[in-house]
Amino acid sequence: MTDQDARLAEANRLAELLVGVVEQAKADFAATVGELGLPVSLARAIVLLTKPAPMRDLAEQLRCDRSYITSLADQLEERGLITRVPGEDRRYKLLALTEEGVALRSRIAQAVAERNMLLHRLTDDERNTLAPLLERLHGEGVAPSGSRDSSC
Amino acid sequence: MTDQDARLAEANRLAELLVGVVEQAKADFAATVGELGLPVSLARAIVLLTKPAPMRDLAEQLRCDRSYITSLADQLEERGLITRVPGEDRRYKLLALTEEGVALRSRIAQAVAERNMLLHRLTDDERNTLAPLLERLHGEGVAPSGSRDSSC
DNA sequence: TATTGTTATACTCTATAACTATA
DNA sequence: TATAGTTATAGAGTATAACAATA
Repeated sequence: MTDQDARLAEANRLAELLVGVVEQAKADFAATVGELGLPVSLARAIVLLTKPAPMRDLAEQLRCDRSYITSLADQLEERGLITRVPGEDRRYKLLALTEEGVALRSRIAQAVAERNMLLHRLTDDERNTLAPLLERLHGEGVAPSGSRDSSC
Repeated sequence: MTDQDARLAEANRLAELLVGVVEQAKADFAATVGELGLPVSLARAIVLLTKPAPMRDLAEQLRCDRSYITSLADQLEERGLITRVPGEDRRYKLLALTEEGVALRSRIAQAVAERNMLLHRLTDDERNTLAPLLERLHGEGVAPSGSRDSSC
């Protein structure tokens, strides 16, 4: 095995580790909100609703179609967690957490933070080491072949 | 904001970064194999088939139901990428890559390795720093409340 | 005409349950 | 009886297209 092969193999191993870590984190989130009676889809929407927001914005943040937000909003409304309030521009409807929704939102935030694996498995120093590495990784997507960007 | 609050907030930020990085990596993989005409589900199966394997093993590695493997195998067979060969125990069927399947597998492996973001965005030293951190993160799942494990 | 949200519908991915064959 | 794979079916999650209300 050449040095370059070894580099490739190690990079692939790290990629798999990375994916494994995130899958675990997602499973943790699902379990946490599941205990609060919520599917992940609704929990994610609630977490984003720090203040009343047009459905369009939510669609952007969740990177999904507006029609799907309608369905999420219906479910959240049925559960009494949000209400639709008219915006200034009357085409908009804002999704606003009800009192119950706000309470649930803080319970989610607390439970998620308490179980954050980054907090439990790494020291402060290790997190400080990890942060810049993740920031470097989190750039624009790798250019697909034939893309406009020839850098790197 | 207390020190503890700041710690929580930073851990949450890192968790989001981590998820973002992996989403990018997955999108890269999907784009790469998409150019080779494969959906992610089939590509993952091909990558795992380094040698003929019982469908049961594949189900375990992909963490999905055996019935789903049947459907993946059907699709791979239709494309001429695998054949089902009988195992010694005649209950088993081994999935074996065809010549074409082997060729495609190495094209996938090469394309994925070439575009691995870990290779492009981090130096050798940075990867060496990252590895042990990921290994520490990649342990057993965080214990759900009420679980048998009271450590931490 | 362009934008927001809604409705009806359809698609993808994956699981469950019942079944066949082999052990 | 237990295990491997198959079949038929169903569900979750999400998108597309056509539409109504508003700008």
